[in-house]
Amino acid sequence: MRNIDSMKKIKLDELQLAIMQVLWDKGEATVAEIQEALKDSRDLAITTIGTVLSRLEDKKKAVTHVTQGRKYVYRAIISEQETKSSMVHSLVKQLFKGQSASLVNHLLQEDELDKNELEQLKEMIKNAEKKQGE
Amino acid sequence: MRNIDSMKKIKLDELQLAIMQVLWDKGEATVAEIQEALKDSRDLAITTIGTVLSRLEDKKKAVTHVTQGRKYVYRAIISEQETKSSMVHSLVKQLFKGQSASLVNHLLQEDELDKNELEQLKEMIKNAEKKQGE
DNA sequence: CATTAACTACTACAAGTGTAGTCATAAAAT
DNA sequence: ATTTTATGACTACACTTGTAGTAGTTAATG
Repeated sequence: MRNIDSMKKIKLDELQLAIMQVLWDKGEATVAEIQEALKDSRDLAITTIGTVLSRLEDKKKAVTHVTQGRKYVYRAIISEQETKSSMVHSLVKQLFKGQSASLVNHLLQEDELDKNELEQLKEMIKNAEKKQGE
Repeated sequence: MRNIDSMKKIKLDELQLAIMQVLWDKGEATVAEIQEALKDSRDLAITTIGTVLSRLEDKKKAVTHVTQGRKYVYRAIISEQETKSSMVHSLVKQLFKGQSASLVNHLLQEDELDKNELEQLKEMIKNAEKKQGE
């Protein structure tokens, strides 16, 4: 949690997040491409995507666009990392009294992690310890 | 994730969650008691709390009340557990492609866990493994 | 019994969000 | 050059949330 900069509180809703995800994955995309990318999970009018993108640009400052011919090419200006950090952070704060470990414990209690994941986890912990030791 | 029942999607916002938390902690409470409990963190009109509670009752079906004299005594009808499960679950789905382990990894990468927590975590994993072994 | 105090119900309002239609315009096609 | 098509801007609308005022009712108090 050292990285204070990344602690702006970002709060994106479902559709907004789905759109950001496309942008994060592809790097950049036009409105039509985003609609296309989402059409399996949600069948939305292209104007809907357009509206949401405008808001993400004007109000949230989450994306920008450059004009290319007559179409807009959007790209994310907030990173996936900082978005995750911010959102996980507020979840932990609101539901787990600020204790990240308590969230992990919840996952373990709820059997959300299978044997393989537990193994991975141990590995990750080892690395994290090494890193902290440095 | 066996418990399918607990997978109703519950989505509570900040104030709503703060109120539920009071109810979960106290078991039950009147509007005034909730206002009191929250007044350090937020100074809200009692009518605000009342409004939110009505909505939690009517729309979200998250609480009920019984009348006691002329006042309402509220209690939660959704549990803290199922709320956590549901909210963590949708976070994982939206931000971590459904992989809980990936959320844990995020926490580790971001140094959200200190040495002590890492120790606790290893302990928890041991227990979880034992439980799965049974 | 009349007044006051404690409460809830109802109403309101600004933001934010999902959703999409209409309109104007610019580019492409004929 | 005129028509068609693609595209973003603008407008709209319902619903949710935070926030709180007002009105009406019930209970308590003098």
